[in-house]
Amino acid sequence: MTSIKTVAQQAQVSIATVSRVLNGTKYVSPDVEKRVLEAISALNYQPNAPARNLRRQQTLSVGVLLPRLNDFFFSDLAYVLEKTLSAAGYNALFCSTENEEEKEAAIVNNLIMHRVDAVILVPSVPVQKSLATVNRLLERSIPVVLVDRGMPGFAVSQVLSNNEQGAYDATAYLLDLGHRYIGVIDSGTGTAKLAAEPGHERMKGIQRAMRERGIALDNSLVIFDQFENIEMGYHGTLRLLTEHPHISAIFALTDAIAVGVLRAASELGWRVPHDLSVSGFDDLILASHVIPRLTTVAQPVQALGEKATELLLRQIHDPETSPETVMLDTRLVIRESTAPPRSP
Amino acid sequence: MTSIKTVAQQAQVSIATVSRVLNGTKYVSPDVEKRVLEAISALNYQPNAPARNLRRQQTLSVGVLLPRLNDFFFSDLAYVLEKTLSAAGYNALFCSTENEEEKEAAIVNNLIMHRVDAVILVPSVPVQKSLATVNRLLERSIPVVLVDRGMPGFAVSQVLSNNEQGAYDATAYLLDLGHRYIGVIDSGTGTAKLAAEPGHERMKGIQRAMRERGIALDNSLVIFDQFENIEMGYHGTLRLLTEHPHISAIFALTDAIAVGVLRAASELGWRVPHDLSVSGFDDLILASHVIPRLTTVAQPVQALGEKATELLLRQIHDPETSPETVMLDTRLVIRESTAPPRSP
DNA sequence: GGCAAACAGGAAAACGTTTACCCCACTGTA
DNA sequence: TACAGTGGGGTAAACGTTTTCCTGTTTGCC
Repeated sequence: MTSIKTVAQQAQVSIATVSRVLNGTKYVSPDVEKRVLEAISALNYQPNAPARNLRRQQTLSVGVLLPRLNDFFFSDLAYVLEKTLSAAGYNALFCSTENEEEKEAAIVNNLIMHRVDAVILVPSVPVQKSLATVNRLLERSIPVVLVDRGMPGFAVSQVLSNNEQGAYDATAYLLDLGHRYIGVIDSGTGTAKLAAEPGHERMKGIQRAMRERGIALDNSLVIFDQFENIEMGYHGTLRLLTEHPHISAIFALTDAIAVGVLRAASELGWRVPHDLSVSGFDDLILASHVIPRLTTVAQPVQALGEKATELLLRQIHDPETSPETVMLDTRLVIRESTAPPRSP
Repeated sequence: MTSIKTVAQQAQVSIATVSRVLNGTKYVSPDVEKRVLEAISALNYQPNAPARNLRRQQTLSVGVLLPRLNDFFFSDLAYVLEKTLSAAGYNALFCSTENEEEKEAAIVNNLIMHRVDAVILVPSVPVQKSLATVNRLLERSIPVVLVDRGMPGFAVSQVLSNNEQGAYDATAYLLDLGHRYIGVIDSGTGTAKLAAEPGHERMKGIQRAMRERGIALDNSLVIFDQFENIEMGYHGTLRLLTEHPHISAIFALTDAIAVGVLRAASELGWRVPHDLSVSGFDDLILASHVIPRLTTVAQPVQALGEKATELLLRQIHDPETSPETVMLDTRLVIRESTAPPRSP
């Protein structure tokens, strides 16, 4: 493949000069520059990134670790991250961690070998699983930004949605509609929850809303399962509605889960919102297109991505910057899947 | 950052030896190997991929260009490609082309600079837009595999679903149920279609099914729009059902579109499948969870990804291999969204 | 015991850049 | 006219590997 040397010969200059016009590093006279540019396009020359990265000791690329590339929410996140990162001149290297410790570790090893300039990580749940990973990066002083799932008190930049408040809002809304028996289908994996994990924070918000209104949360109405996403909502709802027929509302901690809820309700002959109110979380595009349109808590995905990139750049440019945790507001979006309970 | 040189010093050997134990390139005696391994783990050494790639003249990474990372179908494809490629020892570099010529070209330039070993491309539509791109790669003898959207007669490997047959099956099924007025909502961008583009192939399948049964396709029942996905299905259906109330079935050329169809039908008070049959295409997980469960044509996403990787590897290992086009079978999945028309 | 062959490991070149350093030929000033 | 300063461009080192070639030691065989 044609290298900078070929270009230099063709343009009758030294390779240093070629490099200079390539990078605008130093003034070169117009005629020489012209010769070089002509040679470049004549030879169809493309610089060799590995060589450049080796010499520059930077790759202009950042690793992005998500639980799954085809998850509704995370693929949206991936999309905006790709946009914001590339706008900043960085390449995004997307990887699926599958929420598995070992896979995450392996990927991070790989990213370290590739000398990424930074890493954006959605930690695995529970977040301790990702602690070692994050430390490996930090001890090599590779900037890290956590997204969506946080590690409270840990010296690393984090950008999170205000899951507690979001869940509070949705719960308060349901309660104020008159619902007293609210089923909850959890997005977690069923393991012990920690602070700053969305599942845990959302549960906290739910509890706060109920406590404030003097209502006790019936733990038997809180469900999680081994299923994934939609399936979890589906099976969870089948269980909830048959075992607790007095339930009048279900809070699905994810829109994907809510899709499963709607389906199960329909199969059991419960009409939404007439017999059962349903709220989701995330506000995927899908949420406003299911039947009925889903009441949900909107996450600021775009802002999440922008903020993450911003913190990342700051850390890259000034390694001394102290880590920062930013929390972004959610927004309750009321649509058609919620209504007052039938028999108050 | 600690390099191979440091390891060599620490282990009291030459860097060549370190390299050898790293790559298992040549026998090294057990005690020396032990010293090296100890030094490696003591120093927490990770090889420098840019340097390695520069020297080896290969990067073990392949570019994967998809229209959008957060599209339902393409994110599924991305997911399986990541799996199959990484199983083969390759890194996947995912990029969104946005179905735009210029963006695609820019991305490919970038991938060339990074010296990817190969490229998997879902061409933009219409596929001529991607011709230059593909040629740029081929003239640098970078293996290319086209997925989902083909370029018939072009000397490049391609792996496609049998869209024509799939659409034929679904249409035949609808016709045999007794439907005569079938609306079609196209997945294309509204531009002129070409052979091997899914939109075009599916239309051909529809036409064949109707022709075989002596029925003429009413072109005014075929719709495409500027909207994206779900929105297109939604707006398209609103138009179709109000302008052509005698329609008894809609074939959405994508499951995402079908979601929009269901929503529009519901808003207009058409019950599915009682008043309107709906078929999708793709068989996303979502398809079996919307209400009613969607009749659709299953695409072999998994096989698509596996086959693409297979062809890719073959080309990488033997550059002389002649390109190959493989077409994978689809499968009609009958669920609840289709039924005989009300008044035959 | 001597010699060829095999064997383990080292020295150094090469991959394609960027950049520090150097040099030559001007220009402008005293 | 001489000389310092500057501007344009070249030389070569360095980035961290892999790999070819070479060397010195050991082995095996007669």
